[in-house]
Amino acid sequence: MVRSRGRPSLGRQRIEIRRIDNSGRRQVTFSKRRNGLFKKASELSTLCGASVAVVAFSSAGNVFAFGQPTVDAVVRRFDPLHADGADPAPAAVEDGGGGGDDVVVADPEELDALRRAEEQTKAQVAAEQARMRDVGDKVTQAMAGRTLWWEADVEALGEAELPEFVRALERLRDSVRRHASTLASTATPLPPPPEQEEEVPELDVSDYSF
Amino acid sequence: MVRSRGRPSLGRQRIEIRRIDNSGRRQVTFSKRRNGLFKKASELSTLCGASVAVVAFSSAGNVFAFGQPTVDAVVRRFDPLHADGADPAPAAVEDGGGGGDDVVVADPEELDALRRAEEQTKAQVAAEQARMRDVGDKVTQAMAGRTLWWEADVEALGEAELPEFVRALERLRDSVRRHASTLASTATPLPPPPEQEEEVPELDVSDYSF
DNA sequence: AAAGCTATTTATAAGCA
DNA sequence: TTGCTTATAAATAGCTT
Repeated sequence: MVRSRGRPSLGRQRIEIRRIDNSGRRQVTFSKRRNGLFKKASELSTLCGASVAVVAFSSAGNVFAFGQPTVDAVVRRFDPLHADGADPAPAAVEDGGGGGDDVVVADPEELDALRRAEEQTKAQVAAEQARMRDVGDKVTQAMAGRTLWWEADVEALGEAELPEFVRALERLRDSVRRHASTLASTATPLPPPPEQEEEVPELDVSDYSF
Repeated sequence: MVRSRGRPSLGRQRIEIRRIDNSGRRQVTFSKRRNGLFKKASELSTLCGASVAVVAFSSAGNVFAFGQPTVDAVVRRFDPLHADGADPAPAAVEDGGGGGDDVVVADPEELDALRRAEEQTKAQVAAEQARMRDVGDKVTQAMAGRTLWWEADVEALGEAELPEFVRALERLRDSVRRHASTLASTATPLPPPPEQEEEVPELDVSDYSF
């Protein structure tokens, strides 16, 4: 086609961060962005000397992964004590298995991992472990009753300005997701570990039920 | 103070993808790019309905992670060995060379950092417990006495923990309240939520793919 | 370390080969 | 689904507060 002297292309267009309906476009986007994500991960590890692992499942179920030095190495260090197989916490995990819009429910899995970590540390920090379990239960219960903690009040508010409300919440969700994962990197007046005077480490705090 | 008429900034400068020597600058870059990486991961999962997990260790040994729905869930699916069952079925795995850029081998400093990270895992767990307890208490308290969830959470968590969250929510609240008085007469028939006996207009959040 | 700013470099949404 | 191309949206390096 002869592009009638106008711009050969409109160029990149802005898109909203919500599930892409068109299957084909979604697939293409997945492919492109997946590569972009891996590239970013690679650059991060190179620039900052960091170990990075990225694992992504397409909605079709295919896995793609990037790891520096390897996915396994990084993952093992992330969760060194995931050996025993006793899971009393049934997590309502919804993955990208073709399902459309889905609300991600709280992940007891994360708390569970933390609990197992406790187990490992018990010998050395018995007192801490006990306190932790107590708090852990509280948090779990608090989340239990409300899969979507905002839902109740949202209903009470009515639907008049739903669109605007929801739109803002969507933006919020993404933001909070990321922020929750990073949250703990701030201050912690905690008796320092053996030998390290850096900032405090962080684990996964994403159990804010998203 | 007076920026001598020239450009206030040179703007973004091109950099080579190689380890940043300056420690401080490396730290800043790690922080910025880590956030960028998590955002990309979040967008990928949202746009394409994919499950994504990202784990990154800074050269200092601190760990950061993002997961949708959960790091554990994704990792477990990636490597069923630690779970149970049979085949891993790795469809397409790229280690250390995803973006088609550089395949970098870990440098001694990084390896050392990783080793220390592993060594101090237990100590880090202890610190994590403390942090969790702190946050957990705040959340629990916040939800206890409040009627309006956003006020409670905003108040309890504070801007120190979720600055963006707070800002967005306040804006949201004002908007909703402003319209609240207008929607009193506009209601719609509704299918009741799981465990609630109200007669307030329904809020079908799922329509907005939450 | 955390937030803004600015000027550029990158990443990409659309199309098409 | 893998690759180009174009024009534009995003990310971010270097500074400042």
